[in-house]
Amino acid sequence: MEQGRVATGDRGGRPAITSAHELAAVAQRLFVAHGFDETSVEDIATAAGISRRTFFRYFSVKADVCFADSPTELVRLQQALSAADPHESYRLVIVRAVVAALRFPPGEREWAWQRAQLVLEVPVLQAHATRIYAQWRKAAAEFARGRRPDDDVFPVVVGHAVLAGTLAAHEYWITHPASGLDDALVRMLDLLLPPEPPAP
Amino acid sequence: MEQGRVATGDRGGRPAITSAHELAAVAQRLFVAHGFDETSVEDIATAAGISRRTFFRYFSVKADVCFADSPTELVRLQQALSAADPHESYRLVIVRAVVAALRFPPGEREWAWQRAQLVLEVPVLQAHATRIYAQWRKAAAEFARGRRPDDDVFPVVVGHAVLAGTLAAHEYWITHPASGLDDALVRMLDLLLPPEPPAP
DNA sequence: CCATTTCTGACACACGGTGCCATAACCTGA
DNA sequence: TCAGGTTATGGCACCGTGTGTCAGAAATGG
Repeated sequence: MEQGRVATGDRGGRPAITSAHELAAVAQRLFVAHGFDETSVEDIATAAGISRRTFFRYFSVKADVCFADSPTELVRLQQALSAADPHESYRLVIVRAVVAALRFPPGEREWAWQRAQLVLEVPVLQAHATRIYAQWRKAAAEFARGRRPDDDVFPVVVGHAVLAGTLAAHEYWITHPASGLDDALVRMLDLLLPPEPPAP
Repeated sequence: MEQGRVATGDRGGRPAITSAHELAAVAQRLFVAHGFDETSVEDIATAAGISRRTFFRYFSVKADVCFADSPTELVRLQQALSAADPHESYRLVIVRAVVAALRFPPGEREWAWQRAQLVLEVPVLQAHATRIYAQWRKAAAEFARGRRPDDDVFPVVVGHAVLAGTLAAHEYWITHPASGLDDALVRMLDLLLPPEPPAP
């Protein structure tokens, strides 16, 4: 894993020649134009003006370049879940948290849609996304456990329901580009989240 | 993908020196003993008395060796779904189909449990499983589309609900080995499958 | 015995990913 | 201006996965 930390501390030392965000942009353009599998890391590195070895210091796995924003989204989800009013319906809290976590600036809509299409349709990316999915499931499951500490089924189900709803919404969004991701998230989660279990 | 067809037709030609089932058994033993990543294809091939190249004629990807039974399970799911009474509750049909698809002989319980643990806990296998998951989602979605042809949300949701329920059940089974997979499947699917939508 | 069919193993190769090390580029203090 | 510390970079060697190719082994039927 190694994962050299590039551009983390900005005191002293040689300045980074590029950035993770820049690399992600270059790579996504190449993926959309020529396909993920047809684009080698060497191609990305060359297009970005760096070496193959350096690419792996920014992203330890080729597919990671498509998930540059995922850590931020996860943090937003976790914060929205833990900051929620404990007396509010758990379903409402989750829906709001997911929508907030996945919100993006209006100008990045096309960009986000392209990325979603890549992740949902390229097998390698679909596979790699399981890492992120596991984190989302865990976050949702921990929130659910906090609501019903004595129920060992509830957290598992909520974790999978959140993931299923999020994926279903993206899938709908990809096939209905004119619709809004937010609306799809609300609809799908409403259908998939189980009803609030009886109070403990 | 290539995927040379070994042991498909048994008339004429040199007989296969081993079988996919045999290879799967050898590989799973090695994976459980030493770990998936720590076991190279060379190791499996040597243990099975074949060459590395020949291994990839039985399984085009190393991880595939853990999903040798998946095609059979998928067929059982599809058959159970398409053979169902059109007037019966869609939820009941799905629950019965999933349980029937994943049923295994009593003697293979330990074997199946080990395999489930590998698939759920080894990142590479978890990632590779998305291929199988996509097939299950598709099968469930097509069934749902047959029930409500004018609803373009229902199939997506049902596909993801079936997958989420199946995964949640396996996750519960892994953490509660004494329980039965069938019971977990019934519980999880019951919580995750959305209610039957109004008749068209 | 020959032709056909199918499986097998050996070789070469591309690509992803990693460890190692020398070096470039910045900053600070003398 | 120079020395020393810090961080990013690039080149190299290396391993494992996966694939194309091809010669040859082992069965069948005529």
